[in-house]
Amino acid sequence: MATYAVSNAQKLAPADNTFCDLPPAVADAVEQLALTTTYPTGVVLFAEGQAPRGVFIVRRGRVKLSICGSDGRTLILRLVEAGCPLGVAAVVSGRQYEATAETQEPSEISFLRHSDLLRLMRLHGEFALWVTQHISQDYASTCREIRDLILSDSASEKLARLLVGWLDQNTKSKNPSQVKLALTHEEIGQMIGSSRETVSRLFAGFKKQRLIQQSGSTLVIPNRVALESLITA
Amino acid sequence: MATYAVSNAQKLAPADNTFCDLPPAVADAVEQLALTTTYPTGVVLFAEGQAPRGVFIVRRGRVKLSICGSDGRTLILRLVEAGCPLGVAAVVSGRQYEATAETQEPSEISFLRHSDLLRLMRLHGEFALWVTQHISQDYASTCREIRDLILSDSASEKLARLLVGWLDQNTKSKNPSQVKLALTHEEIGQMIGSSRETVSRLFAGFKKQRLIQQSGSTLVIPNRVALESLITA
DNA sequence: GCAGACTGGTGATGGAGATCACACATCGCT
DNA sequence: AGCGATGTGTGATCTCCATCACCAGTCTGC
Repeated sequence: MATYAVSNAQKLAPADNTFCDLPPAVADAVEQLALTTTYPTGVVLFAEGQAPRGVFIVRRGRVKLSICGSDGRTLILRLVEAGCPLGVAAVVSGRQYEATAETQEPSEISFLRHSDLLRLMRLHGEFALWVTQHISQDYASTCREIRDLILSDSASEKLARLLVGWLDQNTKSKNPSQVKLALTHEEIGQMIGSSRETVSRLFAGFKKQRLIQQSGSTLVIPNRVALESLITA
Repeated sequence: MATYAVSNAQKLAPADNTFCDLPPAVADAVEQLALTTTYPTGVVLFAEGQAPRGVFIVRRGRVKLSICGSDGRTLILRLVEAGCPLGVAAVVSGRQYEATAETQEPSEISFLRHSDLLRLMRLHGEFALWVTQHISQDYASTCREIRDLILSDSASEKLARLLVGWLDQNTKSKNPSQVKLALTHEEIGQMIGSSRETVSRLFAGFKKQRLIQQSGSTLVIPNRVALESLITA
């Protein structure tokens, strides 16, 4: 998409605040061992089923986490923002990566080797706790995902849930009732477990009902409550 | 405060091997702070949405972990066996319990307070790692759950997956091709996200196809491969 | 400019499963 | 026995969505 300029012109180094809640000594130890790289869009950091090499920590950008079924269909678990580690569960439990991670925009990502992660965790309880907190959040968000996906089951309800969720992430932004749409209909379908066509039709329907307006890639939700009323309809 | 209640009728004390992979000193520290109780069937240890009081560790018995949708429908996430901690993610991340835990048979369960858990984790890296490993497994199993549920979507495929999964848990038993059926059709429906009637019909169909036989509450799968062929059909 | 890839709109059709509505087993209970 | 509660089998119907098919923009590089 339209974010090339970022990589050159960024003044902010979010690296600073990724580990900010850790004691400085621990954060330093982690930084020492982490290998930070900048990736373009569309790079697969790891794929579902691979043996875990280590964890990836998103410092800047956005990563798409997805799983794919035997029939080839894809389900997007979530989009991971800066500050979050990826692949921790696989490394810690020693199993294969449970999902596929792919950069969705140019991103800066730190890598921490399998053995280094475990060593750091054993050494620094605080770091272990930090790691565990992130897995816990992943677990919680995955549970929510399951609930929303299985227990809905009208596609419009799922889409409404997704949109409301996006609004919630935007509460701190200047305009909390609009969302920049960075996904294709196909991808949205993969997030709510339905087909591209259904998403198109749903959007059309929502527009007809004045639940959403679209101008370019910006989605405006004039009436959040109306959208929420579709949930548990 | 170890597990006295055991001495009543049970010969086996699984308490011994729950923490067996921890250094003895750490295991002792945990046992000191854990409060172990025996519950009858049907007790709700914690409910989805409650503020976390602490973690529960299953020492003996079986616990049903479920989430419920706004419309009242229920999805059973998994059945938790002895040796596994429950509610860790909620405690560690400080959010509400992400699911409801209910004893499915008389069970012996240890409780570890919120603050004690965090203290132990900070104190003993090994224990933190143990905890993290369990959450990781939960996360992985939840991911599998999602994949199986969303990306199938014929109900027969989901049921076949469930049955094969049960067989896998039984490989060490004396008769690896049969399963004791401890769930009602309704509950099975809640595990695969479909209605009770559908489960009934599927079972009938499977029997007709000689994929399963049922005698009382025992399910015999004479031909596992045939069942597996339904997956990715 | 044009070809080709990707995206988005929309109609027609079919099928899987939810739902409703029963009947029939078991149980445990007083 | 007789009674509820609970679990199970099965038919009829109906709804939602996947799928197929096709067209129309839009952006890419050449």
